[in-house]
Amino acid sequence: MAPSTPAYASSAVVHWFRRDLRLHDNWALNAALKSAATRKARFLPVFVFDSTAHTCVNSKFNRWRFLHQSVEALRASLRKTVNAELVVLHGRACDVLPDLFKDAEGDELHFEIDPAPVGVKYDQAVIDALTKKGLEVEVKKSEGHTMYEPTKLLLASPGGVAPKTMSGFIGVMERVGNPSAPVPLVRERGLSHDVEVPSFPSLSDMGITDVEESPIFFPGGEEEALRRMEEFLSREKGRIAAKFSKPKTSPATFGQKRDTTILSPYLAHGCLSSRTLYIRVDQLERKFKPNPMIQTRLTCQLIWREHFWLLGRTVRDFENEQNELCRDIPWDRTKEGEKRFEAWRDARTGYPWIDALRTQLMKEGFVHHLGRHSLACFLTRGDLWCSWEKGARVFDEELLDYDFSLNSANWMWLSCSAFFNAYFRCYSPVAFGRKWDKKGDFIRHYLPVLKDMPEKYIYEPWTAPKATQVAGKCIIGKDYPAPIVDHSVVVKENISKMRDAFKRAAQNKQKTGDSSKKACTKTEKRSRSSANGADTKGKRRKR
DNA sequence: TGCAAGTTGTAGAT
DNA sequence: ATCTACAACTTGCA
Repeated sequence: MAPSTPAYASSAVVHWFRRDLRLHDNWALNAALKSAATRKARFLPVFVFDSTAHTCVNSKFNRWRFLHQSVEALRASLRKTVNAELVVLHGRACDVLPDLFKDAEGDELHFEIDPAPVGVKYDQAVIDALTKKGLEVEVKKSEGHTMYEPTKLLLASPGGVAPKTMSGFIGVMERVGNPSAPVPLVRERGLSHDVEVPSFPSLSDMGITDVEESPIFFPGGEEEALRRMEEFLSREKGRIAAKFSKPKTSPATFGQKRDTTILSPYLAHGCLSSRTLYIRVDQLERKFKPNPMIQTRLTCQLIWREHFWLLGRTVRDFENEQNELCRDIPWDRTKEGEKRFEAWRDARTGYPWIDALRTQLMKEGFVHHLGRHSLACFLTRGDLWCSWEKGARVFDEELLDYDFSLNSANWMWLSCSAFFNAYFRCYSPVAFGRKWDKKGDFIRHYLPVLKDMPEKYIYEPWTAPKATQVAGKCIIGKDYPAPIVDHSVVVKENISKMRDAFKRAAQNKQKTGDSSKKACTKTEKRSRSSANGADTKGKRRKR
């Protein structure tokens, strides 16, 4: 089924496209183009559809389609711009890439690294495969998925350790300054293009099919990414971008009308360079009076991304509950818990706001950031008390913009496992949505069964009188589920469970501090004093 | 050791 | 529209 890899006679400079599906601001690609021209070697741009890659292994149809579109777009722009034909392969990268080399002198493999720990392992598997075949290929890696190399950020971090708070990380950013300016594409002439390449595999060739045709709101590709960026940055001549404040954007928008950029799928696939976007937005924030809240600015959205990626690269087991940042929380692992998780997963919790958000994700692969907050809080600490790992896995499967570190970090945040501590601040599955969308248009759009429910009951249809349910053609418990939990009850229980978990975590910290070493280290002193500090505060309050 | 701050809650009162 | 109680956490810095 997989087309055989073509073999080439002369020495080859291969640029392996991974999560850098663009020509603009692409350091790795530029290095390959330059080298090919200097050495008069054959320039081979390559992409491998590999269902075992960590970005693909759990991916459902929508992200596969986005990826496929992005690769198709890349092939077209490579033809047009550097007159090179993209070699598109299907299979495991470590199996198919070595076949591109014929052991000629001067063979090179260039790529932009995938910074996820699993991505790094994947690189190594390719390098190992080359060695195993006795191929002497010079491997040249570049950074580019994030704005900075991690070492640069760690050097500017207190104690050489990535800060755990945003304010700490903003300090690091101030020390390192703006990211490098975007680099223009190296346009080399005389690159060979008369190569036989295997045919471009379709999604169905690769066995990837959709259950039902899902709408395309965000087609993949660099051109579309740049178009979207320019469109957003030109709104009110740049004032919208400069004054952007994340918490003031609505999670209840859908269809063509959105008030966030929706550039994340393009950043995740590298159709858009994060450095390019940052520099462009920064210019506008300097030009106009920007949003005074630095943490909610548009540039800071990229700083969050950078912060979480740095943590994702430096903290072991970042994607699971066992990592050192995660508080030990006794999530529900019973059969009943699994059933509640399934109800969340299948959009039948009985809370229309939650089920509508979940449906949006399932169908379109994108949900507004605050909508993700609602979904994540409901599944974990707010209502269902299920582990964040389960939710993170669903997001991994369905989000167009799935990015290893960002997904784990945000789930840890929302579940109060790490970073965020105000566990008593819970999103209401009723009030939060209503704040943005009083009439419930969002719910009516994604859950047509509720489209005739009166405004008064749209967020809590189970409170509608029977006659209203009949008139609205939606009987609760028959046409639409009754709520699986009573939010007002479980939220109180969960806050108290979380309080206990926090107390236990603080105690454990103290205990391990006492037993681990004979001498009292700085860290122990700190943890002890903070625990004592919390106690005295509590006493003072009671007085 | 103490204190300020923490991207984005809710419900009810004014 | 703005304020307050809710119940009170952790981290970072002086």
